[in-house]
Amino acid sequence: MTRQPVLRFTDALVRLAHLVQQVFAEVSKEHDLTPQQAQLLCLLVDGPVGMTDLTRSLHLEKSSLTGLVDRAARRGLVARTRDARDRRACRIELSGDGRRVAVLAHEEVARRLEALAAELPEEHKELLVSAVGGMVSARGPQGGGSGT
Amino acid sequence: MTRQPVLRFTDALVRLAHLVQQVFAEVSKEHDLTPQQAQLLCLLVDGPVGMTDLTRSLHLEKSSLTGLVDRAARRGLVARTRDARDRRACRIELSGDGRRVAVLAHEEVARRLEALAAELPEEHKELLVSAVGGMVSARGPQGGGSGT
DNA sequence: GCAAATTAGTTCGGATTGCCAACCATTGTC
DNA sequence: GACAATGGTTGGCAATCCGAACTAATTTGC
Repeated sequence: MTRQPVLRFTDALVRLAHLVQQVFAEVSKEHDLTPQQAQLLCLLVDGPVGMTDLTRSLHLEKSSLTGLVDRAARRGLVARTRDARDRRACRIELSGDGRRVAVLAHEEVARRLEALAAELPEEHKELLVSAVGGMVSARGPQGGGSGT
Repeated sequence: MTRQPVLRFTDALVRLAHLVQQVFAEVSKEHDLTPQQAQLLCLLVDGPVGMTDLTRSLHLEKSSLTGLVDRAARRGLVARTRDARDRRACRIELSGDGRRVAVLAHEEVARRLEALAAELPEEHKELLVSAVGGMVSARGPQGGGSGT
């Protein structure tokens, strides 16, 4: 029976997850996006992506993604383009508006998280980054991009 | 413009949040709970809590919480008890079933997160815990319990 | 003491999210 | 050229969330 620290390791992870999620939700809301829409936009900043790839990155069923894309498209954030090589497939790409808001939101999330970690010495941050890298890869590469 | 590491600090945080969230969702599902219900149950393990306190912990509007508690109660996980001192208020408490599944789910989440972090040396984990502690408190104490 | 403001929860309507099963169209296989 | 596999959409359903309006009990102000 070892004496536990104030917060157990796993509880700290969960807390951190909540914190990040909350920041993300706030920023999304301020940009008039739902968190899911914001996440979708962030996955598209490096160029158009097909629906099937997106379902893997977002861990959604195809039908769920159809709806998400529909609503994002209705708001003019995103557009469907037919894939020339495979006429079943389509590629989702950002509109000008979509790109603008995606970049802004991403930057704002980064800004706020950095602010929360302002007290943290640089070495600790880097250590945390490498630790996360290990944990994420321990689960298999999940999908592309920054994920923000 | 400093050269950034492979993964920026904030991106690592976001990735980690996704990872934790996913583990949490999986475990919830395996126990036939929605993530929200699981989170609710975890907030109740230390004893009954009033609706208003819960809205603060969960960052939900009162009306949203009413629905969440309704559905949890319908499934027999939770019960409303009238507060003796304030007859407007009620306190939400776990049923036997609810407590059982809450504990199981919490343990399972902890187990899987520990497994993902198995490679991590103990000092790094502790450092991460203290770092999280700092970030969380930088935002003000959010709510009680382990949060799992 | 009692009207007015506050606080605790609920109800209602609406948008979003997510799943599953069934479906259409295109592509690939034999 | 039939048949399976792949890429997406549609429809139905439950859960989640919000905001506004509401009821009931408590507290405040005078």
